[in-house]
Amino acid sequence: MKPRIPQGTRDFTPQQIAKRNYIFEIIKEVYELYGFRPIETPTMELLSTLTGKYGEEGDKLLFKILNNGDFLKDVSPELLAEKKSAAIIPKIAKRGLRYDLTVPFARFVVMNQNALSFPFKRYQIQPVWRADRPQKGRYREFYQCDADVIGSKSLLYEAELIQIIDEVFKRLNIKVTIHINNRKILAGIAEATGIGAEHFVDMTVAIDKLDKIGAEKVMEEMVRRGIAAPKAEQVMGLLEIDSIEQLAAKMDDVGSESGLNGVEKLQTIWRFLEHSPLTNYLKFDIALARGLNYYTGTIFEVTANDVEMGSILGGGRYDDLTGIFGLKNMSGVGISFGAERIYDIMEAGSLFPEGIVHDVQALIVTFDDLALDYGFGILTALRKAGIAADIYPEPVKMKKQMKYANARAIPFVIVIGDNEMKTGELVLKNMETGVQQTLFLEDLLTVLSPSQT
RNA sequence: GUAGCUGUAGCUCAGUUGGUUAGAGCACUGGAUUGUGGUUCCAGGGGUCGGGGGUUCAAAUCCCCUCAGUUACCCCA
Repeated sequence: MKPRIPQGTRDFTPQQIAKRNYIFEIIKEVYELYGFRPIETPTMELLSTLTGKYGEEGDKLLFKILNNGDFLKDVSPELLAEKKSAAIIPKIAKRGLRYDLTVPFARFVVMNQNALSFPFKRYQIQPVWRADRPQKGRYREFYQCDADVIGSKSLLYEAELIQIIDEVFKRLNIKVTIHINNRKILAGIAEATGIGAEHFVDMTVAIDKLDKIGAEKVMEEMVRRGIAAPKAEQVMGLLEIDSIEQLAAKMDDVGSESGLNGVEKLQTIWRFLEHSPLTNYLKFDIALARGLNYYTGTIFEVTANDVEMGSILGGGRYDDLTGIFGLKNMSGVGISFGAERIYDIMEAGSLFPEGIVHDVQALIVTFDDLALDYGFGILTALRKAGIAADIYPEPVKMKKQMKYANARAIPFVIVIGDNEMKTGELVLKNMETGVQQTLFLEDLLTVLSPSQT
């Protein structure tokens, strides 16, 4: 049979894992520096935990897990005959794969509330699954790197998260722009232009596309979604505002309470950051809307400056995420790094540093069976001394053994044959320079010991 | 769900208006070279041309169906 993997999934080679771990390690280090602690949640959740949390579209993108055993026993013949899949699903699947890390986190907080102290800061780096149609930079299985604080309304945490974003991209050597807005400002725009609550989502969905499709198309989309043309035009006018001061004046003019509230919140964040300069550019972006999910306050997004690649981080504040699980008044704010896209950017810009792919320090190559026995003893000595090493398992042609060392990018080869066994002096070859030296085992251990290199 | 593009050796891909036995590079195996790789040279193995049907004297090539991958839309990391 032809080997295949499911659509939208990928294998990872050791080299790719090394690079991916490099990104994860930097994110983890910075998260921990800022007091976030790791948690993990199960790969599968009860379907009832997941459904209805991501909108109608989201439900379709959930991977469901077929029940074990006689999964059809609770399905009535009538239901089967009607072929109504949506009605049958809950009867044959009670579990599903996690779709993101935020909803499982909300469930986690509610279930473990007695064991946690609030504000609770957690980070979580795990894969999620979506039954979306894959395309460039989008997969059915991918990692999210989330950090959230739950149980505080303080805007200090927004400031902290911005510092985290800045620090991570500084360490990764990627130049980015951090876009920030507040949904209350968008509500203010709706208020100012008389767009009612029923069209608020239509407005945000449309203006979120401003940088992608341009002003004209955004205007068209709003009208297509049922917003009166003059109102849509007014919205477009407001979107040209690019300073907070200007916006404050405008919101004051129209007397929009929520607009002013949003402005105030942004100003507070800026005040926190006043004396802590950022490396990257923090940009107020009035057109940033981030779709229509659970965000209610601050919203973030990050784009790379030098590469065309969509957003590489998203985040924001949600006032009531745990409410659906029975825990009220828990405001939270969080971010999520898009690890795969960051990987692609770093690959495209050759931003991964040298030497992050770790293999063994030395490979022992041998000329005959006697040397192989002898070499296995040397190998054990190397490993006891803490030196990562391997031996070629058969005394085949030198060329083949050398090629193997090359292919694995092993820096040193230890050659063992009759001469070496007679004298006890081993040949150590530097595979980069080609230089060889003969050394007794003790000296060899010193030269190769990790503290020396 | 809708549309475009692509399926040829293990991998990346050539293959002319349909025409004899379908090719290259890389990888692999053996040899030149009985103690030395990353840079040589020679030879070799490997193919249901995604699958099925049709047109034709003749199909990798043209037509239909189907499967898979991929890109875009919707949505999203």
